[in-house]
Formats: sequence, C-alpha cells, structure tokens
Amino acid sequence: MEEAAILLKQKGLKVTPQRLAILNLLRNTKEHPTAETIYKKLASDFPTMSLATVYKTLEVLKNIGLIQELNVGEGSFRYDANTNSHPHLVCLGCGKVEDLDESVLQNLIEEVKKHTDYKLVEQKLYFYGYCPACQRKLSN
Amino acid sequence: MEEAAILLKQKGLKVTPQRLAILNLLRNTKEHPTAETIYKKLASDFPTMSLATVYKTLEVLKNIGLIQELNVGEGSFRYDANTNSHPHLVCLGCGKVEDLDESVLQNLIEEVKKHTDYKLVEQKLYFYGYCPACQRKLSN
DNA sequence: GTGTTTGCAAACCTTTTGCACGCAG
DNA sequence: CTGCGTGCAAAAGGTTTGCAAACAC
Repeated sequence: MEEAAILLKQKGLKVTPQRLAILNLLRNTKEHPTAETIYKKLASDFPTMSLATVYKTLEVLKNIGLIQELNVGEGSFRYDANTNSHPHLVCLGCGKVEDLDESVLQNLIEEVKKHTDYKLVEQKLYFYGYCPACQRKLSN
Repeated sequence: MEEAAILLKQKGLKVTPQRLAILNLLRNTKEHPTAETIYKKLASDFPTMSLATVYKTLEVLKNIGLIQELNVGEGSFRYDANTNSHPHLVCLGCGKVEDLDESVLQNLIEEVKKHTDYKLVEQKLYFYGYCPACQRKLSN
C-alpha cells in the first residue's frame, strides 16, 4: 500500500481515490497550490470530483496534520504538505512561493523570544521579494 | 487643519468627513481593526455611512501608503496605520494583535538575507502564541 | 459648476453547508 | 450492511462594483 494510504488509514480515515489524489499531489509538488488549482489539476483524472470535495478533503487533511494552510495574502488559501510552520519566500515578479529552511526558522524564533513575553506556539512568515530570475528580468 | 486632513490633501485626495474619520480612527488605535469593526465604531458618528464606503476608503488609503492591510489568517483583513511592515504577535487566547518593534524586524531580515538570494522588498510576519494574561488563565 | 466620493443594492469569489446517493471497510 | 465520503446546488461571508445622488473644491 502506498504511503499516502497508510497515513490516512493510521488516522482512521477512509481511503478514497480523491483523498489519495489530493494528498499525493500535495506531497509531490513544491508549488503550494490553491484549492482551485488542485481541482483543475485533478479534473482530468477525476472528472466528476467537485470543488466542495477538494475543500472538504483539504479541511480533513489539515485537521489531522498532514497538510497546512498558507495565507500569502491573495484572497485564497494555498496548501502545503510540509507541515512545519517554516518561513516562505514569495516572488513578487513571478508569484512563486518557496520555502526557507527550518534552521533559519529557529534563529528567527530565538530572536523574537528575546523580545516578548508571549508563549509562542507557531508562526506564519512570508518574505516578499524578487527571485534571481526576476531580478535579471527587471535589470534589463 | 488637522494632520489627517493634511495627509489626504498632500496626496491629492478630497478631504471628506468619512475619510478623516477612518484615517483618524486607525491612527489612534493599536487594535488593528477589520473593515467591519471600523464600520461599527463609526456608525454612531456616521449613521448613513455604508460598509462599501469603508472598503473604498481603506483601498484608497492603502494605495497612497497611509495604511497597510494585514492578513492574520482570519478570513478578513485588518488595517493598520503603521505602515512599516513590522512583525505582529497574535494572541491565540484573546485574539488581540500586537506589534513587535522595528529593531526586531531588522534582525529577522538580516537572518533571512544570509540564506537567500532573493532581493527582499517586504514581509508579513505573524507570530502566534499566548499573551501573559492568557497564559495565566490557562494555567488555572 | 465639475468631477470625485458616497451610499445603496447587486454582483462576486472563495469557502462552507445540507442532503441524497454511493462506496470503503 | 453501515456509515463515512462524495457531488451537487444553494448559502454564507467578506469584498468589490455600478450607478445615481451628494458633496468637496
């Protein structure tokens, strides 16, 4: 049985083709797609699947901690199978969303802890700028 | 003439009571209100003002850089007259949103710059946790 | 006076919900 | 078989838009 199916079963969820497809799609991409994007990408394999099912599935996967929801500030959510609340780097030129690593995150958290008496639980960190390729385009 | 009016005039905008009220409200609070909250707070002074006007005004103020829009991840935007893209601290207990200072921000940005070749322009940083008061409530 | 802004209602877009049918276990 | 999951359509919630009337300048 494939890994995604095992993960679902472990959490006591029924393993349906739609759930497998959505989870696998997220686990195999670095693109942080929206619900709409996921829906369209799977439309060819699951022509009858509704957008509501995508949303319901994302909700379930989020609740059991297999994926996380990102809010880059676009009016719709993006989803990520990397559930660390790691920092994201958003390119203002081409719109792509990349990850920054965990080690950077730890340093950022340390810095904030020094300056607050909040008990920190998680964080959503988005840095916006231009990726190397877009920087080159701009300088032309 | 009051400061808010001067700011509007400088940007070539008509100075209307609604605009003044919204801008002043934002400049005199640390609460990061939503459009809805602003609307309700001003309802007693401006009973005929519509929510659409609040939104249109916020859009205008945002475009000329007098306020910024925050997305804490609640499904609605919050607004802030502090236009530095400073980090925010969100209390998971009581929902309040506080600011972290500029000096912390500079350290955070330095750390990220060390690890990326993006040209950074701005950032949206939200740290979630429990404020001291909510920590006390939880431990009871 | 003229063009911008307001206020209302309707439209919009993403996300959520209710419910009958269908499939996984 | 039993109940959870799906698909459809309708609803919801926040935000945006179109347009006529009102107002700033």
